[in-house]
Amino acid sequence: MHIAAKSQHDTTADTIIDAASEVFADKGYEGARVDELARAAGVNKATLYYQIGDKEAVYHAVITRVLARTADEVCAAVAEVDECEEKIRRFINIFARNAGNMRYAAPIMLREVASGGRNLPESAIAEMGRLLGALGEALREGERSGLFRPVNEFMVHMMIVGSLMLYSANEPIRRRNAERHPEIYNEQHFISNEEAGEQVTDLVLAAIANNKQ
Amino acid sequence: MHIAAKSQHDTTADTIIDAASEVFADKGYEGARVDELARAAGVNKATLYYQIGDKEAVYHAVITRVLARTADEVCAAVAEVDECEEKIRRFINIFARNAGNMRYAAPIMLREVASGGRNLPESAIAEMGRLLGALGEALREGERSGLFRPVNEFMVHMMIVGSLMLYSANEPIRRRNAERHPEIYNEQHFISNEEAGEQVTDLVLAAIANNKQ
Amino acid sequence: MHIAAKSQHDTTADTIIDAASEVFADKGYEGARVDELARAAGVNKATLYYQIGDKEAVYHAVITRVLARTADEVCAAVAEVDECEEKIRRFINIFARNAGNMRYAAPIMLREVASGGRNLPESAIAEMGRLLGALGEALREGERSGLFRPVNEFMVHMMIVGSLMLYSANEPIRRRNAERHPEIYNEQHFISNEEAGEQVTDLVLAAIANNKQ
Amino acid sequence: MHIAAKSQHDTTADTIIDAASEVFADKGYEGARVDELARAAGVNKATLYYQIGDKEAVYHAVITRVLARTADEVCAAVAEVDECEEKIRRFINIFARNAGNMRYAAPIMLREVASGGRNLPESAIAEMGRLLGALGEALREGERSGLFRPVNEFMVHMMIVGSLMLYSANEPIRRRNAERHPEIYNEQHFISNEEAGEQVTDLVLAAIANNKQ
DNA sequence: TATGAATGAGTGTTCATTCAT
DNA sequence: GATGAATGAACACTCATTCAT
Repeated sequence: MHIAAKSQHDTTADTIIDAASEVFADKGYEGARVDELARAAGVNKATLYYQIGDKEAVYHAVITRVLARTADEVCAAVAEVDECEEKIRRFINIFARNAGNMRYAAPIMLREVASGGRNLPESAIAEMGRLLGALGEALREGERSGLFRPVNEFMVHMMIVGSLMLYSANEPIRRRNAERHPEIYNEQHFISNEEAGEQVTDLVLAAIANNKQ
Repeated sequence: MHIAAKSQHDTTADTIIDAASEVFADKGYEGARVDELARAAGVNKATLYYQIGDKEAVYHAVITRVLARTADEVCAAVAEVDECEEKIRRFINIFARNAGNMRYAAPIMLREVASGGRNLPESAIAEMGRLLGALGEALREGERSGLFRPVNEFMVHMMIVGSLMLYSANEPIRRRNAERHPEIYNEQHFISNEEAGEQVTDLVLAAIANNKQ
Repeated sequence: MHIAAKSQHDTTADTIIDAASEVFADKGYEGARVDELARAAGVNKATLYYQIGDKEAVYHAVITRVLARTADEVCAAVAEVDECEEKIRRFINIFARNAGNMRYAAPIMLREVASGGRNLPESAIAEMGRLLGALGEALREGERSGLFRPVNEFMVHMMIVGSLMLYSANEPIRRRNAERHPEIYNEQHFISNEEAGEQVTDLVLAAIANNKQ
Repeated sequence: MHIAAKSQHDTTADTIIDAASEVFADKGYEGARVDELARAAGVNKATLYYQIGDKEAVYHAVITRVLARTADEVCAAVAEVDECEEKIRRFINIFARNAGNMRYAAPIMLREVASGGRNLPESAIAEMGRLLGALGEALREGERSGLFRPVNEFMVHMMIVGSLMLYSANEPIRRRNAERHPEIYNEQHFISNEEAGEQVTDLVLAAIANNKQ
C-alpha cells in the first residue's frame, strides 16, 4: 500500500491557494497582504496575479476549496454509517478536528459570519447547503425512528458548529487568559479538540434525546 | 443663563466610541478606516486623534466598553434570581439579544476569536472572566443541588455563546442562502433572536439535566 | 498701474494644475506619472490626491483650464475689434503664440485628437464650441459684406488651427531633421511663431478673399 | 516539393506590424500594451519579442513602414503628372484619405509631433524629407512658371498636412460635440474626407495663386 | 478643543521582458 | 519558431498619522 504520491505535481495555483488558506485564516481578508500571500507560496507576486487573479479571486478560491473540502469530509463520513446517532457523532467529529483543512475553515468562517458574508462567493453557498443537509437528514431520521425528539434542526446545527469553531479557534485567547487569571482556568478549558468533540457529542445527544418512553 | 443641559454627559469621546463600535462591528479592525470612524462620529479625523488616540486606542476603547457592558448585563441579570435554572435562562437571554450593545459584541468577538485575540486589550480578558464565572457558578450550583449532571462547564459556555453569536451574526448569510436555495431553508431558519434564545435554553437545559433519579 | 499681485496666493490646487499642464503637455496622459505630477508641483503625491483626485481628475482639470483660457483669449481678442478681417488676424495671432497657455494647448489637443478625444471631459466640448463660434462669426460677417467668398467655415478653422499647432509643436522635430538633412531645411523652416502667424494670416486671407469684382 | 505558397509573403513579422499599426494609432506608444499588440496580431507575446524585439522596436517598425508608405504614395502620385497644380491636387488627395495606410499615419504623426518626436527613429526623418521635397518641388515649379506667388513652402506644407490630419482624426470628437451642441454643428462639419481634400485644394490653390497679371 | 491640509510608508495591481520547454 | 509561465520594477492609489492654525 503506497502512502500516496499526493501533492507530487501540485500546480502553482494549488500551491498558492494552499499557502493563502493559511494566511487568510490567520489574518483575515483585510489583514492579509498580497505580498504576504505570494511570499507564503514562494512565488512572485505577479505570478499570483497571473495564475489566479486579484486578492479577491485568491480569497474566493481559498474559501471555495475550504468549504468544498469540509462538506466533502462531512458528507463522506456521514454516508459511511447507517445509524443516525452515529451520523451525528461523525458529523461532530469532523468539526472537532483543528487540523488540516479544518484549521482554516473555522477562522475563515467566523470572520465571514462576522462580516455578514460580504466576501462569500456563490459557490460557498451551495457547500453550506450540503452541510446543513447532511445533519438535517440524520436528525429527521432519528426523529422518525423515535430516537430523537423534534427540535429546531438549524439551532442544533448552530450549536455544534458554533461551539466547536469557537472552542478550536479561541485557544490562543484561552492560553492568554489562563496566564493572567489562573484561578479561573483549569484543565477543563484545555482539553484536546477530539475530547471537545466528545463532550459536544455527549451534550448534543442528551439535548435531542427522546426521553419519553 | 445656562448653556443648556445639552449632550449632558455625552462627551465627544463617547460619541466617537459609540460610532466606532458600529463601524468596527461591521468592518472589523483591519477593514475599518480612520476616516470612516471620524465620519461616522461626525467629527474631524484630527479630533478623533486628539480625543482618543490612534486607531488601536479607539478599538481598545470600543472592545473594552462592549465587553464591560456585556458582562455587566449578564451579571446583573443572573444576580437578580436565585434559582440556578433561571440563572441559565437569563444568561442565555442576554446573549440572544441582537440589539443594543449585543449587536456589536457578537461580530467583534467572532473576529477576535478568529484572529487569536491579537487585538484584545488586557481589560477585555477580565471581562471575559466575569462572564465565565457567572455561568460556572450557576452550573456548579445546579450540580450540587442534583438538578444538573456534571458537565464540562467551559464546553457548555462555548455552546451557548457559540450558537447564539453564530445565529444572530449569520442572518445576512442565511437570507442570501435562502434566496438561492429555497428548498433547503424554511421558517426554522428565520426565528427571531428571542425565539432562538428559547430554543437554546431548551436544548441546553435538556443537555445538562440530571435524569438519574 | 500695478503689475498685478497675481499668483500671489495661488492655492495648492492651482499650483498642481499649473505644473500638471506642463507635464501632460510634454508626456501625454499615459506617459505622465503621478509621481512626476506631484514632484513638478512640489507637493506630496497624497496631497495631489487630497486636493484634486486621481490622475484622470487632474488631467480633466488641466484640459478644462487650458481650453477655457484659450477660448477666453480668443474671444476677448476677437471681440475687441469690429472689422472682420482684423478679427481673423487676431484669431490667428492667438493660436500662433507658443507661450503661456498656448504652449500647453497645442500638444494636449493634438494628442486628444489623435486618440479620438477619449479623455476629453464634457466641459472641454463647450469651450471648443466657443472657439468655433468666434471664427465662424467673423467669416460669415465677411461673406455678408462681400469681403470674403463663401467657404466651408470648419475647413478654414482646421487650416488655421492645424497649421499653427503643427508648426509650433513640431519645432523639436524640425531641429533634429535640419541637423540630419541640412540640404532640405533653410530659414523658411525656422521662422518665429509670430511670423508663422503672419504667414498663415496672409495665406488664409488670400484663400478666402472674394476676388470677384 | 514546396510546402504550399501559403501566406505567400505575409511573414509573422508582417502580421505583427500590421496589427501593431492599428493599436499604436489608436492608443499611442505609451497607451499601447505589449499584450494587446500580441493579441491583436494573434500571436503569443513571446513570439512578438522573438520576431521583432521589444515594444520600441515594434513601434519603430510601424512608424518606419507607415511613413515610408505615405512618402511612396505621395511621390508616386505626384510624379505621375507634370502640371504643378495637378501635383498639388494629388499631394493633397493622398493626405485626405483616411483609409489604409493613412488611417494610421495621422494619429501616429499627431502624437509624435505633440511629444517632440521623442520616439521617431532616424529612418522616419528621411521619409519626412521626401514628403517635403515632393511638395516643395511643385510649389517652386509653379512659382517659376508664374502660376503661384512666392510663399513660405513649409507653411503651405503645414497647412495642408495640418488641416487634413486634424480633420480626419477629429471625427470622433466632432460627432460627440455635435451630439451635445447640435446648434453649432451642421453638414459642413461632416463632409467626407475626399470632399475635405477638395475643399483644402480649393483653399490652398486660392491662397498661393498668383493674381498679379 | 477642533480642523483643513499635508505626508511617509505602504498596498493592490500592471507591465515589459525573459526563460524553460 | 513558438509559447505558457514567471518575474522585477514600476505605478496608481490609499491610509494612518501629524501639523499649523
